[in-house]
Amino acid sequence: MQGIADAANLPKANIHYYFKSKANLYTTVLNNLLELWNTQFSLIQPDDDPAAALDRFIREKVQLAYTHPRASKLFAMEVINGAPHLQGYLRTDVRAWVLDRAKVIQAWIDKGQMLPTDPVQLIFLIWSSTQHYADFETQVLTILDKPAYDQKTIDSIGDFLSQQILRGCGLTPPATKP
Amino acid sequence: MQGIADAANLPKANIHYYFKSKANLYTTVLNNLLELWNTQFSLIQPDDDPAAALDRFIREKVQLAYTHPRASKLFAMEVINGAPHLQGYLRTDVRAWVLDRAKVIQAWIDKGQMLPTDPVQLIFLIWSSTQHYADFETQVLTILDKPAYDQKTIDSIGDFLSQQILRGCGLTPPATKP
DNA sequence: TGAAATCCTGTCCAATTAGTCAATATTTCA
DNA sequence: TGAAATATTGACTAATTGGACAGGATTTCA
Repeated sequence: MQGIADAANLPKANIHYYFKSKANLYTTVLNNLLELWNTQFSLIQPDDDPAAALDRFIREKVQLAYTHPRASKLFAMEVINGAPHLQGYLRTDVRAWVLDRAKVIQAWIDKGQMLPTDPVQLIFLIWSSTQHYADFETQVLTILDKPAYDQKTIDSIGDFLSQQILRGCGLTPPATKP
Repeated sequence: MQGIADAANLPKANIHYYFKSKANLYTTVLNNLLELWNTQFSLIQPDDDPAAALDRFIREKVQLAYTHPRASKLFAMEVINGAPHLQGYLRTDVRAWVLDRAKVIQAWIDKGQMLPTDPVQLIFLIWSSTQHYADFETQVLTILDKPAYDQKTIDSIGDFLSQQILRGCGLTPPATKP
């Protein structure tokens, strides 16, 4: 709390005045993060073109890992520790979101627009592979021997993941701009 | 420390006798974990069949996520927090390991055995997608509405990831046993 | 066997830390 | 304007926690 107060250039007692407890401050931050999460997900509709929709989704998530690495890391820490503050959110909101998107993907499969595969697992694959670049930033940068991400690197990560995952679904990535 | 002592059914002072400090205990656990990590990776050789080798690698990692979820989570926490105790390990051992495997994959590509793709990113993809099932266990189980993983689920995750990733590399997964 | 080395543990301690509170300052609005 | 409501903060407190240490138990080995 003292550290947070210092970073905010406020006396510690002031932080306690606005956020009753440390736990309360934590859950407030967590909820702000979920709001960001929810508003950033673009919609995936049954009549979208699968390749374009998945490509967009993947690139959005990679971009989010680039612009909000700390939000991603905080979320990861919470889930790794058993998501004690997110039980309800996961069981209701997230679950509904996933099952809903899964239905859309299943519809694409049924229409023969992509190869049959487990839609829920596909969402997990997109989540994991994109968030990895935020959460394991340190490891990735160390192995790539770079001091930090830049937009060019992020774009090429988007290219890679989109190509790899779409191809895995039997789709051809939309033409990339030169 | 008291909690650890209780869990070990030992007086706290005894823990301090063997591990000078909490930090020392932590790094000891971390090193044990790295040893496990290092011995579990099976080799990938240039004259292996790419499909078989990648399939084996993916399934090994998924199995490891199943058998050692806490090790995976601890490692994840450490990296998310900037890997303060693993700087050297990442910069030397892990980096060398990755660049070495990447060379093997590149050799496969050069021989036309798989589609051209960034080998380092491919390793990241395999790491992230497999570890996800350990680190984000809570989220995955909640969404799948399961109380815990079982070997059948793990096998089908292996099937999914292997199929998806190999197809993404232009490879056909080895025949699965019925 | 006996003494040196190693191991074990109850008790205490200093530092850290979340949280309280009373006194003071500032804002609101009838 | 003035008093009620709200905001600010320095000083204090209780609890937790990593760690020190002395004295005793056990093992080792010449």
